[in-house]
Amino acid sequence: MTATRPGRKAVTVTDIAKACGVSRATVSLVLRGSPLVHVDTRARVEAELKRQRYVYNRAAANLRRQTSSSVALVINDLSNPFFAEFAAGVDEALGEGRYVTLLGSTAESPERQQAVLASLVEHAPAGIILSPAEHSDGAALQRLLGARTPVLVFNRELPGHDWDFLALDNQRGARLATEHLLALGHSRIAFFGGHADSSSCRQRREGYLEALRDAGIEPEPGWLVESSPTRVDAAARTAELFERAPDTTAAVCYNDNVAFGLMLGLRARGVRPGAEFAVTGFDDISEAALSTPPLTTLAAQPRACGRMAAEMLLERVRDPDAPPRRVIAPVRLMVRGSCGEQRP
Amino acid sequence: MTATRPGRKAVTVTDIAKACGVSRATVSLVLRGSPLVHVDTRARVEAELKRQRYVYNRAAANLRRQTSSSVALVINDLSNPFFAEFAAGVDEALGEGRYVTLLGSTAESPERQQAVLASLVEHAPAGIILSPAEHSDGAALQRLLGARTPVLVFNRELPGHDWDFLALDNQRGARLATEHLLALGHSRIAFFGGHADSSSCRQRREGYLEALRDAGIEPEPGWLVESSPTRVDAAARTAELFERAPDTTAAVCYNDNVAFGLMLGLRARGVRPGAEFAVTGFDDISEAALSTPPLTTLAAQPRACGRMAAEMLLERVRDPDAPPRRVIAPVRLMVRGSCGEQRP
DNA sequence: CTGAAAGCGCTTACAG
DNA sequence: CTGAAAGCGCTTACAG
Repeated sequence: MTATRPGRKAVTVTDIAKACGVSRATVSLVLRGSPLVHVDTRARVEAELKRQRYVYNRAAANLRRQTSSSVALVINDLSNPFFAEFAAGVDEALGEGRYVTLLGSTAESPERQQAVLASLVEHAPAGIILSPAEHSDGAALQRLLGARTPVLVFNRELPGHDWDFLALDNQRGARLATEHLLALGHSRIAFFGGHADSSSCRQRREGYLEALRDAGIEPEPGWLVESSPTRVDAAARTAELFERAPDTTAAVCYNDNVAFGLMLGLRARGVRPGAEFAVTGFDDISEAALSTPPLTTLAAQPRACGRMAAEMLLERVRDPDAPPRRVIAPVRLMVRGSCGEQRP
Repeated sequence: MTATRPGRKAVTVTDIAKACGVSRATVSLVLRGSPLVHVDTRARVEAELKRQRYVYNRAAANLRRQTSSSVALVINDLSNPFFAEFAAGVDEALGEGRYVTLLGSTAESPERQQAVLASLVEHAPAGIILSPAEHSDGAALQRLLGARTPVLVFNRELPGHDWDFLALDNQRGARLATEHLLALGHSRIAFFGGHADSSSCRQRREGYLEALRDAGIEPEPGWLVESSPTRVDAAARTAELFERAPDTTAAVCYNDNVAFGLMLGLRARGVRPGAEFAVTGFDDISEAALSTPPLTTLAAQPRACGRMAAEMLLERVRDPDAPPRRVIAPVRLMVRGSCGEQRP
């Protein structure tokens, strides 16, 4: 342990009690707002608390009461604005519930995730909100967290757990994007980017395929191109798309980063995104509205998701035995310039 | 308090001691890795710890040892990628030091900031890293935090405190940007955006003025235009710039968001940013490299700043009586297309 | 309405 | 090398 001494000796209930000539119990009752204590006594104690700048030691109180006033928030990628907004929403809602947020970030590493969680669990959080790293080991997490603490899983499905789960409506989102392209007259539409083994990519592909089938279009294998969910890799895979499916006129992209990468790749080949090739994204990151052309995408409202996650977790904390919940957060199609005009 | 019961009764040192037929003291010594305990005893105890899935209760240990293993991180705007990256860096470095991060976000509200800090302080963090909200009340913070806890202030100067301070080299950054524009042949250069009463804006203006003076250019009052540090307001202020200083050919912007706002404003007037009017930013947010034209700006390396902040704070925790430190983090000019070619 | 006593889960001198 | 005892700062029955 590298822990260290906090500031000079803190004022405790004992100090206050002594100064007021009452017992520590009475001070405690004042602190907790009990109606039992006489108004005069209360006033005296409160004045003394203020005078001595007493700071409540919540850790001690939690120990004695066998309670917790913290929630752990473990985020796979805090540098992604989507998750940063999510974290802001979680913290906001937890704060309103008088809980404090214990932050952990894993940088998409399952090993770090185990280490971070092992450390956070020692601080006895009332619950854990987990946005899992890619390729998380569900069984290892189960073993580590056991039934010890309520857990809410966000965004990425974890196999075989019975924890609460909150995710975006990936399927419907991709379906909306695809239908938009179909309505504009496109018929040869690729699904570009993402790792096919991730649950969110699978679901988005599902929505895309659904829309195509409903339109009576049989998707060709060449229309499905994988990439890492980054700009750089997406740009590099543009060549693969045009080799395998040279006649596509539009792409539903796994997310906004991928869409921007594809747009870079298109330009590099002399193809103007929007005008000559239609592109949609997913997430509505802040660049989306600003880029040229602005990106048609799906708005996920990450802050609202964060608030929702916090609320779901706190409900679970209050009622540990309720059946597990699965909530799908709605997404909204933001129509912008990256899909160009109606096709002839 | 809305705190709640954690999971079913936890395994404690007493349980382990009983099961092994040793005292709680011995178990504690094993937990803390003391060399005093016999290897056989240690092995037995460790096996039992594993078997019963013992989880260390760090709050109890901290209480007894009068230590803390947490650091509070209070961020003015977590939805800004710059601060999100900063937070990720802080958390990363704190984790390596075996500390846990208590997160608080204030959404730029000084009132929320007071409330958030009041709550975090009750969890007895070893120290506080504070990226202050705009218009923070330094005296109120001083009163709240007192000399109780080590504090490191990031990014925005707070008047009259003696806390450690870490900030970007705003002055040098703006100077570099201005010198770049001068070298390209511009001589009528505005400083656009930001609130003149914020310390970072003041410092950036200072660097800008310095560069102009060194070049023998007397800045005109009309070259200094204020705005909120947002795209929307910056776009709206473009008109003001052209009214007050119609003949400027370039602008050093307060930050990237402002620069993007100005670029929008320019386009709305039919002026092509980059080609017809040169623009620089500050922060190097991820859009900067991607926009058309890509934005010349100053890279601040927020993650590295976060790590630095964590390290400075932990040093302060170790040595509370060392003199206050002021550290200025270097910035790097990223030359991109938004300044166009050399002027004739 | 107030106080004395016990206890949350841990650690640390101090004996032996 | 191990155990008995005290104590960190709080709260909570239980008497009075």
